[in-house]
Amino acid sequence: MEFSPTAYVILGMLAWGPRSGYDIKADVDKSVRFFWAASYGQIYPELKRLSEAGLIEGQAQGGRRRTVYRITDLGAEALEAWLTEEPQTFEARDEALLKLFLADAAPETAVASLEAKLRNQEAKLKRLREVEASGDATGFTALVLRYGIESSEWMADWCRREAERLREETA
Amino acid sequence: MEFSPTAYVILGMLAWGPRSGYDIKADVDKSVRFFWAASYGQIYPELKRLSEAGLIEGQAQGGRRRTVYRITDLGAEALEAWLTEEPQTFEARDEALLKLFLADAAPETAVASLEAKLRNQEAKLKRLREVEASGDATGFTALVLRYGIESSEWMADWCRREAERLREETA
DNA sequence: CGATTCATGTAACTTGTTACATGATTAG
DNA sequence: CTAATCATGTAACAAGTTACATGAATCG
Repeated sequence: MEFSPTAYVILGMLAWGPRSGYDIKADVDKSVRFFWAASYGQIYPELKRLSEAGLIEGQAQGGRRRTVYRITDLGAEALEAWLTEEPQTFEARDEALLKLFLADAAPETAVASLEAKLRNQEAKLKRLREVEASGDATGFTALVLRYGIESSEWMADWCRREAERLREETA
Repeated sequence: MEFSPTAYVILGMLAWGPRSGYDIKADVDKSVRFFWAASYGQIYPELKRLSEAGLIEGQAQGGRRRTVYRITDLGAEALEAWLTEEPQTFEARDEALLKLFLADAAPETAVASLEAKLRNQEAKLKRLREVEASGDATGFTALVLRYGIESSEWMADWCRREAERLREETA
């Protein structure tokens, strides 16, 4: 059985400890989502598939109706096997950069695209710094968090620098 | 009529001068593809839609059978209007980073994920430097090319630095 | 008691990739 | 002559988002 990287996001988070689909979505949104987003529309069907394949086990809870999943031995093996495989996907969709790239058709729009990208980087930085301050990230998650913060700082600086330069050139 | 950013990639390239679908695909692959990829399966249908909406015009050529498109006045207007709109999409899918993030389940795989990301950045850098050496990029395309080169250098350095650190820690 | 959050799930849709089919022209 | 490149197109599939439906529990 083949699973998508998104399935391994779920599996990897269940390796940290038992969680519901709802919990996983929340974890995704405050960590991995900047380089691997996932919606409910993916998470719930994927939980079912992983469960059918025996990589995870669900247990219905009392009180508030919810299903808490935990990783099985088979699942832990599958996760480790996947971690040793060569990563394939490296993709980006950056509409601000695209607009800047095509800005020769309307040069006066270039600064605004740079500023939009800057705002985006700053918003991302803000969220990442909150996660850092929370102290939740340890081990490799903390390493990747540092990557997110430092790379965003670099990108924000670049946007600021070039926006400044363009504004001066035009003035 | 609503068009996707991919349609504007096509429109933007036709603003540089007339081209065939095949030409556009080649241009995409050596420029915009690192932050907005497009396949034939998108380009040809999109050319048809743009043509039906009157934003571009196709002209069949003699000799080798091909259709060369050029942007219309309506198309140029649509492109400029789009350039002034706030960019929406900022997404990334980085499987190497994902594996690093989940590496607490198999710490010995972390260095390999970092090295895979490093190889990927270096390959990207190589291609971007070739484009830079070709001198094809001018104006805003050159600015975005510099962004690609400098950000990739930063990321490659980060991977090298952290891979080194991990190797030392383990040793 | 009303708003918010917790919680699960699906259907319709959009986007994009891959693989294939087809065939002409050109370079060696 | 034959391999590569030019060139167009589509069908099947994969992946992912959005919007909606539903309802229980908790907080103020």
